Amino acid sequence: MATGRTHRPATRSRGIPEATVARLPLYLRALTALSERSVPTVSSEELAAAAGVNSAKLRKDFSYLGSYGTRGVGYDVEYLVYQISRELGLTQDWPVVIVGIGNLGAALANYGGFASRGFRVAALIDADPALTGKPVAGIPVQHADELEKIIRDNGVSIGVISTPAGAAQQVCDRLVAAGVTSILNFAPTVLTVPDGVDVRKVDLSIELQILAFHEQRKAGEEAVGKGPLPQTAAGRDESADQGPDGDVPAVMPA
Amino acid sequence: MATGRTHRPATRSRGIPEATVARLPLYLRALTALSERSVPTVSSEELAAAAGVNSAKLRKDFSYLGSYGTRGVGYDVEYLVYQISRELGLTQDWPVVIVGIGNLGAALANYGGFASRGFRVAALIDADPALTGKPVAGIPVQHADELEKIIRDNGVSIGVISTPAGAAQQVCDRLVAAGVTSILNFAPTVLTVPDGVDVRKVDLSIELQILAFHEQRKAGEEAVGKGPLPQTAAGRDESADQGPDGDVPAVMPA
DNA sequence: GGTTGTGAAACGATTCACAGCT
DNA sequence: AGCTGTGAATCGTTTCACAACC
Repeated sequence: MATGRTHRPATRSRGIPEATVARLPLYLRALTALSERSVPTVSSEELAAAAGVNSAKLRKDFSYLGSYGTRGVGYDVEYLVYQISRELGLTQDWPVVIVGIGNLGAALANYGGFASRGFRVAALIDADPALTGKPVAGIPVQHADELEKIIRDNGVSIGVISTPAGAAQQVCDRLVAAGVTSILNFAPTVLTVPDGVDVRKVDLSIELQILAFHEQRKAGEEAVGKGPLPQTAAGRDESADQGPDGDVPAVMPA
Repeated sequence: MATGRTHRPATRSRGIPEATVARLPLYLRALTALSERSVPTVSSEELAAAAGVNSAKLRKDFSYLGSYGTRGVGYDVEYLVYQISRELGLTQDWPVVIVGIGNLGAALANYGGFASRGFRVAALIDADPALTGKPVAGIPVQHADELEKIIRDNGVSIGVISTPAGAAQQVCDRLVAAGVTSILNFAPTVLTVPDGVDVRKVDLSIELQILAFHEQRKAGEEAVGKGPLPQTAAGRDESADQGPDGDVPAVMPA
């Protein structure tokens, strides 16, 4: 292979590691809380504790964004909030559609965190005619037939799929064909999408299974005889196995 | 992770990498689908495609479990389903409680995938007296005052928190004090737990923010045309940027 | 022939540790 | 004196590529 994987711009660092990107929302949340308490500056140590990571990692993460701190002092809270928001693209408005208004879809529509941070629920879509026109979270559900029109009229580029697994790929295809390029998938299915479309998935039962694995191991260790508990000093440890990413279920629309 | 130093039994490799553990549920789901279609064997290539990962990774993952395949043939579907289930601890029954029966909690209670795979919703708990006794998904909601008793009476070791952020840490503390050692947290808050307790978190708005980051970047590249690669037709490589991990096929309970 | 299982190489992320600035 | 920013070391994960085996 002469060409190889062309991906490094080589010039300047627009290359923020994926692991860092995934933590930026965490920092943003901690910073927003500080901002609301009118805290003016914060050290990497304090902010890291609030976000549940360690301080070296946080400083490294921020170093990819630029030099936004002051040595000997810390970071300006407001300024950092702005910089991270901008980096994440949250200074603009993102209209999203939710397809599949069952239990989960309704829960998502009602979820405050959605609206709070640059995201706006532009439409709720379901295939069940009985739901059409019914307001959920104050937004009337529209019929799936309108999907393409809704996407285009609202300039939607992010779609949330909370349909049953069986419908997910089909819905996904239609979203993509209509112009959606980012999908958050709650249906327990592998979605196949064209190049250039991002999919993130959230699956409740996978998270539970991962927990069960560790739980089982704990039980095993305990039984096999080393101390009932590995004997730990600290009551609170920073790295208490926060999960990487999330998960949630899919629910029947009926 | 959470557990203390004690981790290498020194004997044999009970050290399955965390990344592998996180993928086992994906394989399991793909295998279950194959099993339902009565497919007897499957190659790493086919199974990897169904699970949305690449085959080398899948083989490496399986190699940590042991040698369960047959060279030149592939893997026996039923046998693998059993082995992975066992490894994940799904051959036993895991009673779970859901605390916080709002929109999301109700959606979780109704989620079929919960019951389908070794997990049993032992109780629904909420602090609102108006909900007490009201059935959700056929299970009557119990009042938060009963939490400790419920945990102990049912031998619950896994708890799901779907309360508002403000209540999450307090609920978490009570769950842990009552004996819960694995927590799935849907509240947008960092939970602090003692050593030996696993927490996995699921945060819908974080997922959206990560999508927004990539979305913004796409828009930027498109508009500015700051082409790091003036040529090169395709934008992305092989993987269409799935989420934290691959994706999965459907099991769909009843 | 086909496919697994696995060392070794490549890659990416985390942690260390300290120079450099306030 | 205190804290950031970052090279360098370390650790974990993915990918390669092929020997072992059916």
